[in-house]
Amino acid sequence: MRTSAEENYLKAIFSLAEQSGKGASTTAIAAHLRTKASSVTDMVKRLNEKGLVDHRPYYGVSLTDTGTQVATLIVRKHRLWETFLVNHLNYRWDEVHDLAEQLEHIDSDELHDRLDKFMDHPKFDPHGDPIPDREGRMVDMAGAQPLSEVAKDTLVHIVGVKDSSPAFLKLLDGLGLKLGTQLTVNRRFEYDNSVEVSSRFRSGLLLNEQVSLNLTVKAL
Amino acid sequence: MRTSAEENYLKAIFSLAEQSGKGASTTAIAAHLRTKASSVTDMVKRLNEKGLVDHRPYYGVSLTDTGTQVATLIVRKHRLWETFLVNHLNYRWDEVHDLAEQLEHIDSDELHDRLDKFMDHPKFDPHGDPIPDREGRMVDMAGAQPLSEVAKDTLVHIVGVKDSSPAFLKLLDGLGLKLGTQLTVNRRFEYDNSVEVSSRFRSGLLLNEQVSLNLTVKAL
DNA sequence: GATTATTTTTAGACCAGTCTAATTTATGAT
DNA sequence: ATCATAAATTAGACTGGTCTAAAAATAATC
Repeated sequence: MRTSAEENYLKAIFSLAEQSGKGASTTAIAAHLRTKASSVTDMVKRLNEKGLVDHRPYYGVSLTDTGTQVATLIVRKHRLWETFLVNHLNYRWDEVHDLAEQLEHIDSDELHDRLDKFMDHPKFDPHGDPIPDREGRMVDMAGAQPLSEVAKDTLVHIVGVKDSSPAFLKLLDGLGLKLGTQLTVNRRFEYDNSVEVSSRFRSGLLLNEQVSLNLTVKAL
Repeated sequence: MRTSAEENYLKAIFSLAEQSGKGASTTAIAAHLRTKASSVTDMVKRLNEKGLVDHRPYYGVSLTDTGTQVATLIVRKHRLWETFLVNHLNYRWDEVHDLAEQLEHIDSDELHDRLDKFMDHPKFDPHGDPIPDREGRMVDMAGAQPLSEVAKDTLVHIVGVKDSSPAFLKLLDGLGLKLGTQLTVNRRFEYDNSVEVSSRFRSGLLLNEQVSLNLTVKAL
């Protein structure tokens, strides 16, 4: 018997750990969930009693093996729903996150397996994130890197976004950038770490560091 | 801001009122929701404060206009999801109820409008129940009646089930009866109110009163 | 009309989850 | 090593939802 609140904490800890490689601090979790540190302390205690997380105070919270398994399946559900919403209900990629946050808590492995099958086992969601299979396996993203790290004159294509906030996604839409778009880095400016790229449709597009850090690309 | 619990109470009151034509009693609501009368008293008070129900103690609880509107939209969501699960994810009609009970609480009119459109605005769910549109309108079931009331030698077809419990639906499956099946009432036995019917595939099928009361049919 | 049975409500407790405010604990700087 | 700062925890209160047990109100029966 797991509650939505618990699942949201597991997911937060999972994604914070993924980003930092370390355990998630109480404050980081609180910030991520827009809640208060005291609430986090409480919940972490409960999750620990259920064997889902380990906690070393002042060091961090990390998921146990079962915790990781649970979190991965929630991520799977989230990404399956995002894919369904975009591919079948014609939502835009910047509209689906909040809805998927609701749908991911639907308690039925069977349903999500069927949804997966219905969509022909998609490997990536609309933001380029890999969709775990029912055993938690997903394709590894080896070779993917932020655009900010790409050397001059390298041809790459966009495979994902690190930030999938509506604001960022709308910005990309406005620049004509989407998954699959091919880019070449023309110039890199040390001054502010901005890069100038060219696509098939547009050349001399200047992207600031915030954008290039959040665009995941792969060499071609 | 409505909770799932509130929505479940509204739905219960809605369906009890639909069946009985009267207000729903505290005990009836409690039985329907497998909860205790004291909990119902509590919740009814809250729903009343929100303007969703009227309550005359020892007489019954009824939905206000806004309460009816809210309940109808929940029913809409429930039936849309049931239809989706059966028509697109290949669930059987006896498997979808509990899942739809979860999905109906997803808070997004937009999503359900899109789902409705995706399925080409279905008028009935897999159990033959009419699906309300976004304004709460649904096709009226005039002409539909329980099989138990059909006169001898009348040709009818099955348009719905009053009881949509898995057990009943599986029984129908076992008898080869489904929505659309054409039946003729051959004989009616006063002894136990059972009826003998014939379909295209099977003749002399004896149905007891419990079954015939729960099978909704329409003359052809 | 009085008594019994049933229905409904109240009172008080509990759990999950959240908050604020106060306190404790560790870290980093001097 | 001390002290300020930041991080984490505790204490206590609140909300929504539930329960049991007891009391109150109504309905049914004689």
